[in-house]
Amino acid sequence: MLDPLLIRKNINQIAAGLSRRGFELDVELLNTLEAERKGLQSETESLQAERNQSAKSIGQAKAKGEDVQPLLDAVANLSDELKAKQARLSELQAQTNDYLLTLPNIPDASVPQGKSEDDNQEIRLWGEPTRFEFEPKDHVDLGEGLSMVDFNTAAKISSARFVVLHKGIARLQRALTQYMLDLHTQEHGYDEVYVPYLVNADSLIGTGQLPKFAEDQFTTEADPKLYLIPTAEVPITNIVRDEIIDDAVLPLKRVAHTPCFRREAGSYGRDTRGMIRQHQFEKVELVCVCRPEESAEMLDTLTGHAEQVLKNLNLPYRMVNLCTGDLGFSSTKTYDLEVWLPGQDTYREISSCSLFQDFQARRLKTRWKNPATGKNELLHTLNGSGLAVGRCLVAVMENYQNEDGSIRVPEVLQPYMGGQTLISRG
RNA sequence: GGAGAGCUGGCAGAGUGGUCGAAUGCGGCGGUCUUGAAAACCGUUGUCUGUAAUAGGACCGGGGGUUCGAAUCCCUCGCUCUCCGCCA
Repeated sequence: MLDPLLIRKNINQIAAGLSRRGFELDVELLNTLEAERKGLQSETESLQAERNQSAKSIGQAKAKGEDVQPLLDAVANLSDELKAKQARLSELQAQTNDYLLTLPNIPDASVPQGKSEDDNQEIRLWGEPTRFEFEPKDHVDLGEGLSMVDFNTAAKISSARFVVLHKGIARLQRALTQYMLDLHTQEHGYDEVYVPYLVNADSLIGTGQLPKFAEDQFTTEADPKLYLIPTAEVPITNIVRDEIIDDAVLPLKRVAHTPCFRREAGSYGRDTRGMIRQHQFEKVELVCVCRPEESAEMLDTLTGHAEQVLKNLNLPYRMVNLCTGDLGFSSTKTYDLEVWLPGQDTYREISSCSLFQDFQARRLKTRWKNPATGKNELLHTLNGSGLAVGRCLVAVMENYQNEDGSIRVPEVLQPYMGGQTLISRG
């Protein structure tokens, strides 16, 4: 959420910031709500003050045994008037808050202006697109050729956009997961957490998926309604909801492996072939909660941690700075890592690393006692995929393929595969 | 699934309709004393909102109600604990 105080005081600046990403702020609506709220709130509060004062007087008079009837008569109408004003005030506040929750974050100054992913800015390339002496296959042909990737059976069990993996490929996915977790916990200083895969609405509001993106979430019929997590970002980040964090433990760096569940409501017909866009996929997620002054540098550091996985797997990738039009709802700045996929002859997103500044923290009420000011202040949050395991599996399959359809096991994964170096048929 | 108990400030724990935002203890912070430390003693110590600064307002698990007045009474939801049953 954007700072309501800043919206009140400097609405034009906010509107200008939002227009960079093509979002039009309803200035008139906010001004109308604010005009009525301001007066009503001070009226309500003085009525409350009056009520408190007279209740006190009645109490004192009663204690002395005096007749309180005149005092009671004097405040006879106060209660009704107060109730009416309170009701209208909370209506206004709810209306304002509902609207504020739908406002996206303002892009950082260093985010390039643009409308779509075509305007994203390439920061760097690592490695060269893998070359083959033969025509490389995509992961679907490779996986089906090995009889280890089965979309039809998944569709029978569940529906489209699910997959069943067997044997070496199933194990390769598990190896990737374990490797990533070990790298981030042992080399990069993250604490491993295990979290719920079903979360409540408050958690999704906290990180920004609700109220605006309800149609993207899988839900349960349970009461209270629970949502399947679209990313581990939700449960990990919500650990610090409604918390005041001790300065000594900052920055908090946490990593979890979870399945992720997405409706993909807006992408019918997109990436229908293969495992690129599934309703259920594995991801290792990095989340950081830090002091405001260290967050900008932390984005580079965290992105570097995700990049390290690709480097160690020797997978060619490029890093892009998302333009204002491609930026996610809660983000001020996002670096995407795109891995080279020979089967598609292109780079595809495999990690998205974002700095939210205080946008999520304000929704979450995540604060720290700043030792410099002695005050409770909002922290900054970041997260990044480290990496999307399902897509990483695709990348390994396609980049490590042999002409006969077998797949070499990347060196760093071999210990996680019991020393196996090749995945082949039979 | 059945029966019961509870949810109060960083923690423990009082408070059952009227100067209660809340006793007391512990912890934290500051000070006195001390060569230093401990002990002891003194002071201080929740969050949010609001103001130029005062003032004012809200918060005792969440929401609603009764009342001039609610931490305290009623309803409802959530959570924790104990016992019984069931399942693993």
